[in-house]
Amino acid sequence: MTKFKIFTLHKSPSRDFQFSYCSSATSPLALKSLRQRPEEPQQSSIALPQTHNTESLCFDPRSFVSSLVQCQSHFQIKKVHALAITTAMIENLGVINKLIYIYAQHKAMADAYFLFFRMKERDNVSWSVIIGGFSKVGDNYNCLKTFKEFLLSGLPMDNYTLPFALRACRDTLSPNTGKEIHLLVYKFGLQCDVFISAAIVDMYSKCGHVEDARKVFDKMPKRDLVTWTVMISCYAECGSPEESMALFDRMKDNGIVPDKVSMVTVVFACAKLGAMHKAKMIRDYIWRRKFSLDVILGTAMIDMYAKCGSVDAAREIFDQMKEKNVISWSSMISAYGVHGRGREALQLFPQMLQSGIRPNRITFVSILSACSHSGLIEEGRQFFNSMERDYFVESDVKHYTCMVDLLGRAGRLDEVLELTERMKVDKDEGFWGAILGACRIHGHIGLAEKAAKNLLELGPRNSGYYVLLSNIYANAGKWEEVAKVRQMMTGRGVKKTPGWTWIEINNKLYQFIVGDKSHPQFKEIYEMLKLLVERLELAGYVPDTNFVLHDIDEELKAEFLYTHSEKLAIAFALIATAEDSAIRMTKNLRICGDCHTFIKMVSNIVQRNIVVRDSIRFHHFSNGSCSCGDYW
DNA sequence: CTAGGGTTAG
Repeated sequence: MTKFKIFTLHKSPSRDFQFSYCSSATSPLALKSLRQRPEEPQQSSIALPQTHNTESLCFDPRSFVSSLVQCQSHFQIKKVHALAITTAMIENLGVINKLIYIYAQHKAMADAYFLFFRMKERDNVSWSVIIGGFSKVGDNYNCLKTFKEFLLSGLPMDNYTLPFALRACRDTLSPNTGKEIHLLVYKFGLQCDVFISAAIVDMYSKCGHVEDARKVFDKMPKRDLVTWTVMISCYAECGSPEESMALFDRMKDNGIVPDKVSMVTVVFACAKLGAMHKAKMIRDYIWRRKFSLDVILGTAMIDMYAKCGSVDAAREIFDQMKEKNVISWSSMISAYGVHGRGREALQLFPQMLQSGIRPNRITFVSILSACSHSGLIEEGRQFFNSMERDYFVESDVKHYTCMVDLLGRAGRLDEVLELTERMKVDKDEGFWGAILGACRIHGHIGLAEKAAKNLLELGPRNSGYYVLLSNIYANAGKWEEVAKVRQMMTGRGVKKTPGWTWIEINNKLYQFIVGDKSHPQFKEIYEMLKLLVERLELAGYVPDTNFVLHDIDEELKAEFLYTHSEKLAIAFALIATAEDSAIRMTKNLRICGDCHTFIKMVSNIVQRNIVVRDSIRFHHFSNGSCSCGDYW
């Protein structure tokens, strides 16, 4: 086999997986995997199974191998290994390969590699099992390094080994290395089977290269369930849940029968989409096909119902689940939290402990944000103080961010400041964003500037922060600073993210953007909106232009304001829905103060319940008030 | 003797 240059790995951009050194197969292992020694067995001696009778094993590698499969513990493998040495079975390649494989399956990579390292002759299976072993234990460095050595060994490439290398690229987010491995398929003239293709699609997908993933997917002559699932999951994760669900339907049309894993994937997609009628269809499908509610499917459904607007439906699933893990509990707590039902969220905590589940970081993020969404200041403080002390969960920047929200809401900017100075963890974009949010409401210009300075240094791509900052400066009359922020935005090529709202009406999704006129009934919608505004103004509504960027003139501002996407959606809902039904809509950004006031008043005037999901929480409007207590 | 896809977060 000819040697050719593989992996210009050292040339990969920094985001990619890097080989710090490349050497031949005789190089020592990185320390990391050697440290991963398996735990010593508790028992001092274990009786070998009947098949471990030395008589029958001595001259038969086949039965030797089959006895290896039965090994239950690391200690048993050691015993059989020893036996292999004393009986000279170790000379047999199949026996060594199986030994390596079994060690790897038990995550004993040090033992596996020791055997592999000392082999005089290795075949494809030897390489495959050792590379697969590294992949299994998550040692992506050695997985790719050994894969490279395999290529240099001159043995022909095979279909078994390649997916492991692709998986390592996926897990290290190394699309460039992944692409090189992808190209190896053609270099070696391998038959691109479903395993390899699925691995390639998955690699591109998890690295965020949706188009590359789709290209490979489209070119596949035959696709199996896994390939479809990978592609569906790709769209769900990359912000195209609609495409994801459409693909699921296409898969079924192609005669592929979904299994539980693919169901979890569409449930996840539906959670992203947040469309209740789709959620119900999926639920019906799951019931009809009699999938059992295991931890993962159940948890995914809790999240789906919560994100589609119904905490109570989520709770029903939660109660039906026989087995619950920390993720299930955290999801349920978070569900109550984002809907502003903080008390119920907190009630779950002791119940969780009671059932023997220990909280983790995410549980505390859910708890603290639930407190913040419901204004449970004192409870939040207590949880924050006890998480490290009583539960040994280290607080990270996310927890501090929750605390900033919580204290900011209470107007305790002094405490926010103190917290900021005391915290030892690195502060990220989200943290400074929260500080800025607190400053917007309570107008602490000094703290706002500190946050701004840090934010702009971090160079956020999120236009929301620039808008927030510019508004704070505008409110303080600092027009020069306003201009600077604007310049910074253009200089960095940050564009204001367009706000859109979509609304589910009669089982269909409609999407609106500012000043949208694409809807067939747009004339009626604008008529309705005009009527609404007139009625609201009689009731004392004054448009609040503070939330619009300050670089357009007042008249334009007002026009933009009147045609905000959520207002258009409300108007359309009033035209197209029954008078007693709730109105549900989703906004991609955070709802602005003006729309918040607007919707509150509408809910009172037309006596309708309105539910708005924005980018961080749900707002339940009724009778002129909102579940968020006017802090968002 | 060897191979893949799934759940929680300001």
